This record gives sequence, structure tokens and C-alpha cells, in this order.
Amino acid sequence: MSETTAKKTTTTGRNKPRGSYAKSSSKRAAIMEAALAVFAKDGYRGGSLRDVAMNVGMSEAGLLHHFPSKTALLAGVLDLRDQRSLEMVPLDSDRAHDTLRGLVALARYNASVPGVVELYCTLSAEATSADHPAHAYFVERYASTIEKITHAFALCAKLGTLRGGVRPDGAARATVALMDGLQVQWLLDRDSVDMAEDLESFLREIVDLDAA
Amino acid sequence: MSETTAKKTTTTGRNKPRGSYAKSSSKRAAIMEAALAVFAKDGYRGGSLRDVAMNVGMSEAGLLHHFPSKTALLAGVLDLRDQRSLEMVPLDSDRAHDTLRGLVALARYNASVPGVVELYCTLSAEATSADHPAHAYFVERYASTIEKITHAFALCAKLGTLRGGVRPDGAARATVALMDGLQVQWLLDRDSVDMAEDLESFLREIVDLDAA
DNA sequence: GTCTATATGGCGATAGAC
DNA sequence: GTCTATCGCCATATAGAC
Repeated sequence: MSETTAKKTTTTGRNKPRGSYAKSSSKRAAIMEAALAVFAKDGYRGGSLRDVAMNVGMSEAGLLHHFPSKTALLAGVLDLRDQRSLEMVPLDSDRAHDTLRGLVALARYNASVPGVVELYCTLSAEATSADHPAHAYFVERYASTIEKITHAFALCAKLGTLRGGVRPDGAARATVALMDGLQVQWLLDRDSVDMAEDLESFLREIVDLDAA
Repeated sequence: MSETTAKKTTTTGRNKPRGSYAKSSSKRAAIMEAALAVFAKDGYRGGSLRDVAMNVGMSEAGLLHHFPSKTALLAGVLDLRDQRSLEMVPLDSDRAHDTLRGLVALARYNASVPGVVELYCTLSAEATSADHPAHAYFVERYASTIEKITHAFALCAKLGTLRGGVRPDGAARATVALMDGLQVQWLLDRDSVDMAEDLESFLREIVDLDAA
């Protein structure tokens, strides 16, 4: 999925000796930003390269110089979004309560970037089709996310902060499902839904969030 | 499930004389069935009338004789699905526990009709865009569904079967969100998710399902 | 690196014969 | 009621000039 072969091109991108990738990285970023907005609004299948190109002030052919195909552009956008959200939630932390609180923080942050929420909402739905370009990406992503949150709940159980009778894996699936479902409701009517609040209420029903 | 029995349908108000309409109703049903499958797989924007026509064994022009536009076809499909699911869940019952148990039954039933689940999942996501033909439909549908489930939880509170500290409206939003989110996970990996079981576990955490 | 021009094909919808 | 034929538009992608 990733096209960044070099390890340290993300921030500076100046020290890349060969290849013209570093020089164009700012354009690439601008394109991905525009693509995110377009795919968020119309979905991947519904969104057009024409729209993306217009939003970033280029021709379609110019755009396709940076990303050889629409699918490659989608991969870039998903990578971009992953980089950012992984910075927000310490999914691999061994401090389980930090992980869960991170999810609430993510929900709160998401309410400030509706475009990203729309992108994931629309894309995860249309990618349920087995022949969608991002199908494998989402299958893998959900499996790994749920696995990590299951681990967090299991740690809570060890600490004695998980409510009795609650199974870690079921709780993890429910947590992710709740976040996803609340996003749809929030997108449809932003005034009557507070994603972070509803998520926190749910978590507090099954775990002592303030402990540890 | 012929439509000749209905005198006045809400969205498609056809007042045609009985003769020709009754004869074509079976074709209409076949078209909607095929459209449901196509829209479920590729979404409304991604799915094509060409595909629908081919699936039902007609030309595009022949199809457009029954539904004058793609949007009209979408409305027909949504009507069809609503008719069926309203028969499953007694949303307006004053026996709150029947309503909640009905939701679990619906989740169980949904696992047997993946096409319908895909349709709603994909469609509700892409309809979050304000200019989508089904946007108003989904806004209204979510509001009314959540209102009714809120009512059910409020009844539980009166009966004393709702867990202390749980707010009916938050519980209703969470219930609907959970059902939606579980559908995405189930579509992505059907073997590792049991929608009905996870929903029931959630409900049992906040309400005494077996009472009354 | 970006452009114009174009190839190639799918889309929704219409017109009119039968 | 269903068809063939066609229109006009938009899509992704390529070729080659600058």
C-alpha cells in the first residue's frame, strides 16, 4: 500500500539524493489534501480526478504525473490519514486506560475534521465490496484495531477495572462499532450528536476509566 | 407482496387505472430486487442502470419505462426495504421490551440477507452528503428511529428495568450506532462477527431484557 | 513537471419503431 | 411495454509538446 520507499522522507524530504520524489512532495501533499476532500464528499467511486485536479489547481494529466492512477491516489490518502490518527491514539501502549482515553480524544478531535470523518465513513462502507481497491486495507485495519483494543480491555480485566461479565473481544468490537455508527449519525445531524460524550458514557459503563 | 393492495403509497403516488399497473407490478418488483443487489454492491452513485437492467433481463430503456429516473428507482428500493423491516420490529409498541428484543431479532434476520445490509450500509454513508438524493430520507429516518427507541428506553426507566444513570436518548443513539457499526464489521469479515449476539450483550448491560 | 489534445468507454436519459 | 439507436456528458488514462 505504501509508496514511500525511503524511511525519512516524511518531514524534510530534502536529503533524498536520487529520484525526483522529494522535490514534488509538497505538490503531492496538496493533491492528497484535495483528494481527501473530494473522496469524503462523493466517495471513492463517485469522486473524480477532475474534481481533485480542479481543487488543487492542476490539470488531470498533471495530477496523474504524481499519482499514476486513481487507485494509487487513494492509497496515498489512506496512508496520510493513518499517519495522523496513529499519532493521536496510543494503540500499542501497555497502559490500557491511556488507550481508551485516547479513543475518546480521537472522537473529540474528529468532530473538528468532518472531511476526514466523511472519508472514512463513506470509504469503509463502499470498501465492504470484495472487489473494491481498498477492501484489503479495511479488512486488515479493522482486524488489527480490534485486536489492539481487545488487548487493552484484557489488561483492564487484569487490573480489575473491567466490569464483571464483559468479554474483552466483544467490548472491543462494540467500541469500534459505536465509534463508526456515531459518525454516521453525526454526519447526518451534527447538532444532535456528541460522539465523544456518547463514547465516553459507553466506556464508563464497562470500565473504570479514571483508574490507573 | 404486490403493491396493488396499497391504495396510496407515500413516496410513489401512482393513481393509474388498475389494468396496466397491476400487470407490470411483477416486473417492478423484479427490477427493485435487482436494483437492491446492484446498489448494495456498488452504492447508488457507483451502481448503474445498465447493471440493473442486465440483472433483470431488460434493456435500459425498458427499465426506465417503469421507473422514469435512477432517483425514482432508488426511492422504490428504499420503500420496499422499509415495508419489510417495519414488519419485523414493533417500533411503536408500548411494550418496550418487545421493541428491544425486536431489534435483536432484526439483527439476527439481517445476517441472512447480506444484500440488504450492504445496501443500507453503503447508502447511509454516501447519503451523508447533503446533495445526495436520499439525504433527506436518511436524516428523517434516523431521527424517527432514535426517537422511538428513546421512547422504549424511557418506558424501561419507568418500569425500573433500565440501569441507573443511563439516559434513554444516549442509549438509543448508542444502540443504533452499535447496529450500524457491527454491520460494517460483519460485511468485512462475516465469520468473526455475530451482530445479534453483540447487540444483545450490549442491551443486557443497560436493561433487564427478560423482565416484563 | 505541467500542459493540450485525445483515445476509449460507461453513464443517464430520450426518440421513435414495433 | 419493450426494443434499437443515439445523444451529450463525464470518466480514467495516454501521447507528446513545451
